[in-house]
Amino acid sequence: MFSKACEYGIRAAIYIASQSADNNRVNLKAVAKHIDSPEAFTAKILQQLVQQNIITSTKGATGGFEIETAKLNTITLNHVVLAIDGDSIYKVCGLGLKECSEKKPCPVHNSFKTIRDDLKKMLNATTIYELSQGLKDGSTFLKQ
Amino acid sequence: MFSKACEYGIRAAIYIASQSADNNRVNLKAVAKHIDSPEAFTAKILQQLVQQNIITSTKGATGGFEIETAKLNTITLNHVVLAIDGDSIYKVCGLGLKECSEKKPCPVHNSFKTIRDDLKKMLNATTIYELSQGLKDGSTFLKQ
DNA sequence: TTTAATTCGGATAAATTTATCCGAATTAAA
DNA sequence: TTTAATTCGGATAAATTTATCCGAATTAAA
Repeated sequence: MFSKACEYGIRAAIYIASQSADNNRVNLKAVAKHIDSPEAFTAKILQQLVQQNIITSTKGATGGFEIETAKLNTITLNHVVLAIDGDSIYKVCGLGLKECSEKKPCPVHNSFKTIRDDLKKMLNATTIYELSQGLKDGSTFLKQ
Repeated sequence: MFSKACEYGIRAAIYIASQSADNNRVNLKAVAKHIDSPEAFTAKILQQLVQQNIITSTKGATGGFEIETAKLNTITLNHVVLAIDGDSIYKVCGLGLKECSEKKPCPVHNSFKTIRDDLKKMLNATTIYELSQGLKDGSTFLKQ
C-alpha cells in the first residue's frame, strides 16, 4: 500500500506526537528505538517531514524532533502520506496505465475509484494525534 | 497497490480472456503488444499464470496462451492477484509491523481493515471475463 | 526430415528502493 | 573555550524489483 519509507514516516509521526503531547522533544535514536526502524534511514525520513513542515527539528545538543502543540490536532495521515509517497496513491491507475481517465478508463477504473475514495476519506479524517492517544492508553502498539 | 508484475498480469489476463471468448489463442508478442508491456518480462508473468492454472499455454509453432471456455467465468481479479503478489495485500500490516494483530493492533489497524475488506470483496466479485467484455465493447481500454 | 515459430527456464543486467556511512554545522552544558 | 550530542546533507552500498538475453525443448507446417 505505502512504501517502507512512508510506513516508517507514519510510525515516527505517531510516536513523536505521543511525546509532543507531553511536551517531550525526542531525538533520532529514541524515535528509531520506539518505532523499531533503522536509524539512518529514519533520519532521512524525518528530514522529509521537517521539510514539509509536519514536524519541527532542533539542532545541537538536547536537539531533536517535536510537533508544535497548536499543530498536533491538525495533522492527518494524509499529510504524512503526501509528504513521503506523494499523491500517486490517489492518482495512479490501478493497472499502471499512463492514459487511464474517466473518459478512457481501464477495465478496473470504477471499482478502484470507490476503494481509493474511501481510503482518501479515511486518511483525511484520521489525525496523527488521535492515533498517538491509542499508543498512550495502551490500546494500540508500534513495536514488539 | 499492486506490483508492476501484477499490473501486467491483470492486463494480460483480461486481454487473453477477451480473445479466448472468441476462441482465439494469442502468443506472447500479441499479448505484450496489446497490453503495452515489455515482452520478456511479460513472458515471466504469463509463466506464473500458467503454473497457477489461470491460463493455459501451448508450446511450439501456432502455440500461445488462452483461457479454457469453461473457466472463463470463474476467474476473478483475486485469483490473478494471489498468483502474482500473493496474499500480502490482505495480510500485511498497513504500517509494516510484524506483530500487528486484532489482539495487538497498530494504530491504523481498524481503519485499514475496513478498506482492505472492501478491496478484497471487490477483487473477489470481479471476474476477468466481465472486464474483458468492456474491452470488446469499447467502453474500457488497456493501452494508448 | 527440416524449418520456423513458439513457450520455458536459467543467468544476468538495469533501475529503484531501502539502508548505511561520515563529515559538516549547530548548540547546550561543562 | 572546549566538549559532547545532536540534525543535516551528500556519497555510497545493499537489497529488491523490473527487465533483458539466450539456448533448450516443443510442435505445426513446408
